[in-house]
Amino acid sequence: MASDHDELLNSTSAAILGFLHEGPMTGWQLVATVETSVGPFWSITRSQVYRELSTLAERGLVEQGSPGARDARPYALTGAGRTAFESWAEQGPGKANLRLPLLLFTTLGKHIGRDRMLDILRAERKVQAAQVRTLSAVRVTFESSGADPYSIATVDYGATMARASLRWIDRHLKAFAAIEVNGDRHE
Amino acid sequence: MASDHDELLNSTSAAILGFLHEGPMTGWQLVATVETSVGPFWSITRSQVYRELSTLAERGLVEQGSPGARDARPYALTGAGRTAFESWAEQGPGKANLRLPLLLFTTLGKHIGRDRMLDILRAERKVQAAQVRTLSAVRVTFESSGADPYSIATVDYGATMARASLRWIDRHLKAFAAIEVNGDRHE
DNA sequence: TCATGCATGTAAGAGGTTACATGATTCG
DNA sequence: CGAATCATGTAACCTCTTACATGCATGA
Repeated sequence: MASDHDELLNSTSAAILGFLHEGPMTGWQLVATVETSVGPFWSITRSQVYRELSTLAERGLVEQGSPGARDARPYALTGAGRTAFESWAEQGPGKANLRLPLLLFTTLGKHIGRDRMLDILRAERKVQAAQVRTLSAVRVTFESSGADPYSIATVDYGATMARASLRWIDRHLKAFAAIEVNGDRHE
Repeated sequence: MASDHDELLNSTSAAILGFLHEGPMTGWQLVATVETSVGPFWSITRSQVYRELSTLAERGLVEQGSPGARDARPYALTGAGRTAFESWAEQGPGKANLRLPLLLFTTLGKHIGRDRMLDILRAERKVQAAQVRTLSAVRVTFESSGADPYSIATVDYGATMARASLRWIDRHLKAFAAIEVNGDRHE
């Protein structure tokens, strides 16, 4: 017999339940926590969080604790919430979902023009170089402060990808620079 | 005076206009083209494409050519469409948008359990290793067949990121394996 | 002739973003 | 006292996915 409680969690709800394992949090804190921990690889917005928290509460997966200062409504994970999270996690991480306009531009490079593409790659190079600097520093701090290996891994993922991006950019900056300009722009 | 035609393109419409630079295509062909060229980094669905093609046609940015076999309705880029694409491209690629459940899992590793995380990483390792093999082969083919450097760059992006993922996985498989199991599961 | 691939579309709903609207608390 | 930060929520809208529904053409 299927009840409300059997329905599968969507990934945003699941993420919320996951983070509530750290202790009771307000919607605001959840957003901040997600942003600082998985930041670029997983995001949730305020609207979403408040919406999901209400429905999670209705389903008994979280419960509101005693209100704090400034209208704060901290939510705590319930036993049912823990179970729901576990069965969600049991199914493994789903498919990745990326939307990289830079790659769309790259693929369409012929119609965007070589010089414009070079500018775009150079701009992206700066962004990625800054990422590498920032994240490498954070990783060192995490490592020397004996942080959770999972947090270290997350930060390291960002740094690793940013470094890989740099290599890719440098390789193709050269490749693109070598293209004869005879594209279909100004034709 | 703002008219319909001044409204900014959404990125899906812009992508469609971009790909139509290759020549007139049906909605079906657009989906197939996007899938095989930028595949994992940018995706569009059939429903979206047909919807956007209608509105693009209304706005005069594409126009329907003479119908072909099997009810095929090929759309061609118009001059206005070309201009619209150009001004969209002028603004540069926007922010990347990623949703990587693997990283969500990683961040929440403490609450998922070490052994489960090891399994997950090992599974992901296989996926990424397969990617590296496939994409490296494609890149070689592209390179030796004198393909568009932009297409080569796109494929190479996938291969580069997959290789970086492998390195990341191997590093953290070791790190996680070294964790003492005393997490908050079964507590 | 039958399976596969090409082709178009709609409907409903889930998920996500942006803007609006409000207010308390803390720190300098 | 004023700015920044913490805090909650709604409304409108856009985007995206999934399922449904249909049918022609090609090649084995």
